[in-house]
Formats: sequence, structure tokens, C-alpha cells
Amino acid sequence: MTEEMLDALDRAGVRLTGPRRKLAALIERREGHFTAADLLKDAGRRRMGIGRATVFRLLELLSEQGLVERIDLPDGTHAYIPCEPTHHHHLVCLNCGATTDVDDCGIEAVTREAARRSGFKIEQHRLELFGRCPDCRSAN
Amino acid sequence: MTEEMLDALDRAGVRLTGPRRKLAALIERREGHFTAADLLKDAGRRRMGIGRATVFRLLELLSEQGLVERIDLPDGTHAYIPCEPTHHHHLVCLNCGATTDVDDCGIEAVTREAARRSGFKIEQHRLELFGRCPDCRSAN
DNA sequence: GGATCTCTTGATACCTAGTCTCATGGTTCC
DNA sequence: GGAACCATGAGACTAGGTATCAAGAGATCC
Ligand SMILES: [Mn+2]
Ligand SMILES: [Mn+2]
Ligand SMILES: [Zn+2]
Ligand SMILES: [Zn+2]
Repeated sequence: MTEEMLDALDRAGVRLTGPRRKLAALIERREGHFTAADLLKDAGRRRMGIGRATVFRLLELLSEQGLVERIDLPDGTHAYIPCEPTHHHHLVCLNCGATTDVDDCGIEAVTREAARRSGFKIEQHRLELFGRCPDCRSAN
Repeated sequence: MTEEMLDALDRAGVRLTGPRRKLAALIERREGHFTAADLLKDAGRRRMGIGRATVFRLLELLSEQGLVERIDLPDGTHAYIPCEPTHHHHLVCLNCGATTDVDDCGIEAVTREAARRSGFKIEQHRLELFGRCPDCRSAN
């Protein structure tokens, strides 16, 4: 996945610098969703001397490339999750923070129906699902 | 709608004070989504002497009662929209900010399918639709 | 009406997440 | 190597929100 991120940055025409490589590796080691602060703390613990702005800058780049997405958790906080550039919906475990991508599963039909009823022309949609992941369910 | 908000506050067992009544009236006059800062500016222009914290406090109360919902706009900013306590999805005009409530339109089936595929037990979902409202469409 | 108790208020300080600016330092290209 | 161009970290700044607190309503009891 680090590879994937670096490739995407390369294709985006930006430089593959040290800080970007290190941060990409840190993102790979993360499990579930994380905040920019989490990442910065990871970097700080390893004495990487990476600035806060650099973290936000990389997250923005990755998010433009669709490899990371910012989500709004039910408790009102924000988090980032790594994801594939092709799928756009997420399932988030409220217990451990694990996330999975799900494809549209019929959402297109729902938006078409909503468009018909409301008269809106729908250009974007966002669906976020929250619950318990298989591990957390079996761990009772 | 002001009536509805005041009733809800009453039922919630909090006091119907001057600042709360005034803010409820200001919310009613708003069109589309608004920020806490918008509301505070409205109050300021009318020399209502209402504090910033009071605005956030009321928005939180109303949001607990389901009469207002906080949404995350695609540009990353936050806004509040007035809504009915029974419906949970919103259509937001990217041009003028107008919002409408839509009911589930088949979302339940989508979440069931996502649960089946992922093994998650889904407890909450959030769907936000963005586009152009009928007015903005016809205004070219 | 007054005494009292509780809730609410506005001011202010504080906080988290994110952006902007800028001087410095690496990279790329010739 | 040198010039041009990014990218960097530090630090100031912003938006949106929360915590604290002394003072001011509002409700309750008499
Ligand atoms: Mn995804
Ligand atoms: Mn719903
Ligand atoms: Zn889990
Ligand atoms: Zn519109």
C-alpha cells in the first residue's frame, strides 16, 4: 500500500521526498481510522522531525488521489481512512475503528429515486455506515 | 417552525428563555444551511447581545431533539440544517445551500446488503446527497 | 411580593483541526 | 555547477467548538 501511495504521488507529478515516504510508511502501519494528530505522534515517537503542516499536506494529496478519505465520525470528530480510489463508501467499526470499503450496493437507485422525488439534480453522494466489525462481534 | 422548536425545548425540560426564543426565530428566517457564525452574526446585527456559547448551546439542544442536524459539506466546512425529527437524510444544493429531507428511499436494503457482504452489524448510517435544487437548475 | 434555589447567560480562556506565510533547504534540469 | 523550482518545518492564524465562572433570569415556596 505504501507502494500504491508513492505511485499515485508520482503520477500526480509531485516529488517523492523523504518526509512523504516516511509518512506513507506510517500510514501503512496504522489500523483502522486515524487522525492527523495520530500520524504526527507516530512520527514524533520515531524522532522523524516531521512538521505538522507536512502531515496535512500529504493527507490532502492522498485524498485528491482517492487513496485516503476524510470521514466524519458519529461523535463529531474527523478521521482519515486509507482506501481504494475506485470505491467510495465505508463501513466503520464503532468499537475498534476498523474500516472496510463497500461498493455501491444499490445506492445509485436510491439517489435516482431521491432525485425524482425532490427535483434535485444529484451530483455527489456520501454514505457512511457504522457498526461492529466481525471481530468485535465475535469478541462479544 | 419556531413553535416546533420551542415545544421541543419545553418537552426536553429546559427553560424557554429570551435568548432561546430569539435564536429560534432567527433560525426560522434562515434559508438553507447555516453556520453557528451566521446565526451569531444575525443576532449581532439586531443588537441582541447574544453570546457565542449560547448559540452553540442551543444548536446542541435542537440537535439532540432532532430539529437541527449538523452536516459536513463537501468543501470541508460544517453547517447546520433545520429538519424534521423523523427523517434522516438530506439533499443539499451546492449552489444556494437549500436543503430538503428525503426519506429512506431504499437505503435499508443497501445497508442490509453491505452488512451481508462485510459481516459487519450495521447500527447507524448517514447518507448525504449533494447537487442542484430545482430553482438553481432552472436559473440555468 | 419576597427569599431562595436552580438553570441559563455572556465573557473569556482554551482547544483541536486545519490553513497560510515565509525563510531555508532539497531536487531537477540544463 | 548553477538556476529554477518544489517541499519543508516553524510559527502565526483561523474556524468551529468546549470549559469555566461570576452574574442574571426563571421557577418554587412561602
Ligand atoms: Mn473507500
Ligand atoms: Mn435513514
Ligand atoms: Zn471492530
Ligand atoms: Zn439551489
